[in-house]
Amino acid sequence: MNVVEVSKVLSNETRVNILKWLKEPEANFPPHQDIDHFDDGVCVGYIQDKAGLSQSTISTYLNSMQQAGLVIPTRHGKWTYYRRNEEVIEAYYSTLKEVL
Amino acid sequence: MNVVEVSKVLSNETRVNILKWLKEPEANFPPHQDIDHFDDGVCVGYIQDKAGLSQSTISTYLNSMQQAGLVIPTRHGKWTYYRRNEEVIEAYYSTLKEVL
DNA sequence: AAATCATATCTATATTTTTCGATATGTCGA
DNA sequence: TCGACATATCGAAAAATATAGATATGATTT
Repeated sequence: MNVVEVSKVLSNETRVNILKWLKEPEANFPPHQDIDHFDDGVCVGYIQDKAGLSQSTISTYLNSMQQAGLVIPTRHGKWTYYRRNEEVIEAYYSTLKEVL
Repeated sequence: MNVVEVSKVLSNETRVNILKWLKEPEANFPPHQDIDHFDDGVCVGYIQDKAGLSQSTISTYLNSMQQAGLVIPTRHGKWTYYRRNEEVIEAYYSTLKEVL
């Protein structure tokens, strides 16, 4: 976990929102069509609709968040689901506590 | 305290280091000439020497950190001392805990 | 009052980030 | 296998950030 890289992700309102939304998928997104749970997170299309930005922008965001380790993608057929990576988020906290 | 603004500060290695150094001024900086304590923090020149960047860059950094509320400046004669603003740093933690 | 010192601000350039439309890739259904 | 669909990647333009040198400001000293 790299503090600067994670901080870059967090220095954008939409990306912070995505992490927030993914904390409670049931409350923030409609149910998926292929599966009846959010165990693997939420598909890109739903996140895009909620954020109101272009498909390519959201995909780029999710990619940078994945690079930073903050989210984990899972393919289900033609959809990619993204969920939070709680371990890395926790690691960010504890490192900040040390460093800051 | 604005999460995005603070995160922008933290998305730069040198600025993170400055916050780290200011946590233990005695360990990271030589004593000041005019006062024998670090109660108001550390003067810009010392921070600049330690960071190895230009005076204007460090001044700009410190200004952005102050805008974000992370540090507090105090004038002592011709020197400006900067110290951490622990309240805002704590607020950042707790907001992150909620949000993330 | 002038010279000096510490810091802040201004101006400019290089780099990075943001964001999109277009296109490519991979998957499913007909 | 072809077309439709979801997502990823590419290429580009605009905006923001990084960084420095030059200059301004404010304080101290002589």
